[in-house]
Parts: sequence; structure tokens; C-alpha cells
Amino acid sequence: MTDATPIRPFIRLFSRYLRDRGLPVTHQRESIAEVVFSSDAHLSVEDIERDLRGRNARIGKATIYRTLELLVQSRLVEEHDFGEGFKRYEHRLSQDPEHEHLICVECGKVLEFHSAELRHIEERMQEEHGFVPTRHRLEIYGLCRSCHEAGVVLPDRGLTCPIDTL
Amino acid sequence: MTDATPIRPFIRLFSRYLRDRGLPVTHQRESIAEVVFSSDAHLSVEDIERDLRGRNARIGKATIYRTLELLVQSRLVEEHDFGEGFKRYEHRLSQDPEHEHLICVECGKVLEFHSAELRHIEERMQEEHGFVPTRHRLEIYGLCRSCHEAGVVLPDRGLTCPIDTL
DNA sequence: CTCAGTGCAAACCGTTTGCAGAACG
DNA sequence: CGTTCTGCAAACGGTTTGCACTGAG
Repeated sequence: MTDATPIRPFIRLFSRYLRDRGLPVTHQRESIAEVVFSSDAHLSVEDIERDLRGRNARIGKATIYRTLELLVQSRLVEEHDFGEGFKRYEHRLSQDPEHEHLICVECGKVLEFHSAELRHIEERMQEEHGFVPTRHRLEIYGLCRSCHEAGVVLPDRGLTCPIDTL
Repeated sequence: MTDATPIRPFIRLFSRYLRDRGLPVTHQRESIAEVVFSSDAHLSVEDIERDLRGRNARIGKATIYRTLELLVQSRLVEEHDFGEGFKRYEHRLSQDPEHEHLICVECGKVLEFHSAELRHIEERMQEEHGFVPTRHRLEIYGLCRSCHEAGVVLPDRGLTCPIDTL
């Protein structure tokens, strides 16, 4: 998100979500929403915690988790698990609400892309398997341009040729 | 895998992988491989542990984890994380080695499907972003036919209309 | 004033690790 | 026989929970 993008309206959106459900709008919740909406990155809870400390907001980790749960429920924020052993959070405002991820296994950088093909795949699943899709996750792991150009090569530790020994 | 499929060759394949690296081929490793290759399901460590007990093999959980690591390294077995808080394991023999997953969020059933489109998407990423793909993960979550026909509906707890209040 | 939220610390739970004793090669 | 493995139990680390206190409505 650029600095020009005002995040205040997004926080108000979250406040509305809370009020609609009769939940208190606390300073902590607003601060956490502010941090999440201020970044276009895929934030870990640790990232959020650090950012809050930088803003002189002393908020317990438990509150961060509890507030993220609310943000995810409100659909304003999406939860990701890139297999790092912890979750990451990304807001869904002012960007393509449906996008997929390219994840560099070397440097951890995350790029986003859009895929029209997925809609067709989902339709096919409904036709062929009677499966009603509600959400999906497409992640492509590999080397980003800079890591690849830096000559990084990934080790292959698998069997040389599985088939010919059956 | 049908009962007709002999799993012995698969276990031998794993033994070869171990021998090639100078690693001991122990009874425990063979038993664990036997369990994993005997099932076409997506097994949790708990599933494997239970199955081993059923075969009167008393094997510690740590050994199961350590052996699964070897099986994954050998590329004979694939590790999955469907966001349940634990991992699942699936062997890659006698089936489409590259396939994606349909996961029913109601009953947990997992269906597999193949998508030719993914190759094209990966090629596009290389052309457009210079990203070199090594592996991917495509999971579609939703309701399987039987759950959908049973009338299961998923709750929508998000904001009614995010945009119009900005 | 009342009910939910917050902070802290302890609990959780799948997974990993350290170490003494057992097994493979 | 030396090296690696196994089993047990303790450690780990991200996340969740219980509870006394604080604060929003």
C-alpha cells in the first residue's frame, strides 16, 4: 500500500464489523488493525508485535492472536500458512482480492499473481466431482529472479530413477 | 492402492535409497514404509502409529517422524499440510505423481484431481516474473458431493458489504 | 455498572532433540 | 566393533486458554 492510501477508512470498516456484533472497539484492536492495514506485506505475528512496539503500543501476544481472529472472520484479512511453522496475515483491501502466491524458497520473498484459469478448474471440479468450492490456495515455490540469477541451485536428494527398479 | 498391488517392490526401493547413502535398513524403517505404502490415504502420524500398533510393531513416535523425513527426502512420499495443525503423508507410487487436492471442509474427505493448466501457469510465471518454479501446491476447499447433498451450508461471518462503507 | 477485553503466565500439542542402550553393516 | 538408530522423555515454539484486573458502552 502506498503512503497515499488512507488506511483510516479500513479501520473504520473493522470498527463497524465489531459494533455490528456488539463487540467493544478497543484501542488495542484499533492499533493492531492499523498495523495490518498499513502494510502490504505478509506479516507474521512477530512482525506485528515488533511494529506495535515501534509505535509505543504495549500489547500482549494473546490479544494480537485474538484480534487477528476477528480480522480474519470479518474477511478484511486473510490468513496464510506458507509452511514456515507459523502463520502470516495479509489484508484484502485496495488490491486484487483474489490472488495467488509465488514463494522464493531461498530468500522467502513473496510475489503475487492472478490466475483466471483457476475459476475454470473450480467449475470443472463441480461438474466432474459434484464438489462445491468455497476457497482455494495456489502456491508456487521456486527461485525468484534475483536468487536464480545469483546462481542459487536447489539440491535434489531423491532417488535417481524410481521406476526402473520396481 | 488395491490389494492386488504388491507393495514389496516399493519397500525395496526405499531400502535401496537407504543403502545408497550408507544408512542402515532397520525393521522399524521397513515397518513404517510398509504402512505408508499400503495405504492410498493421506495419513497423519497418529494414523501411522495406530496402524503400526495393529501390526504389533511397537515403534516410538520419534522414529516415525525421523523415518518419514527420509521417505520424503527420497521423494517416495509427499508431505501435506491441509491446515489441520498437523501434517499428512501420502506415497507417490502407482498413481498420478502430480496431482492436486479437493478437501471437504465438512467431513475432511480428500479427493485428487489433475490439472494440466498448472503447467501453463508455471511457464507464465517464468516468462513474466523470471520465477523458476520447483514445486507447487493447489488445494481447493469446499463441500464434497455427499456433504453438499446432505444440505450442509457454510456460515458466512464476514462483512456484508465492505466496499460501500469506505 | 456490567459484560467483554486485556495481559500475564501456564497449558497445549504436534514436532524435534538429547542421551543411554540396541542394532545394523 | 564402530557408527547409526531407537525409545524414552524432556525440550521446543507457535498458538490457545484461564483468570484476575481493566476498560468500553
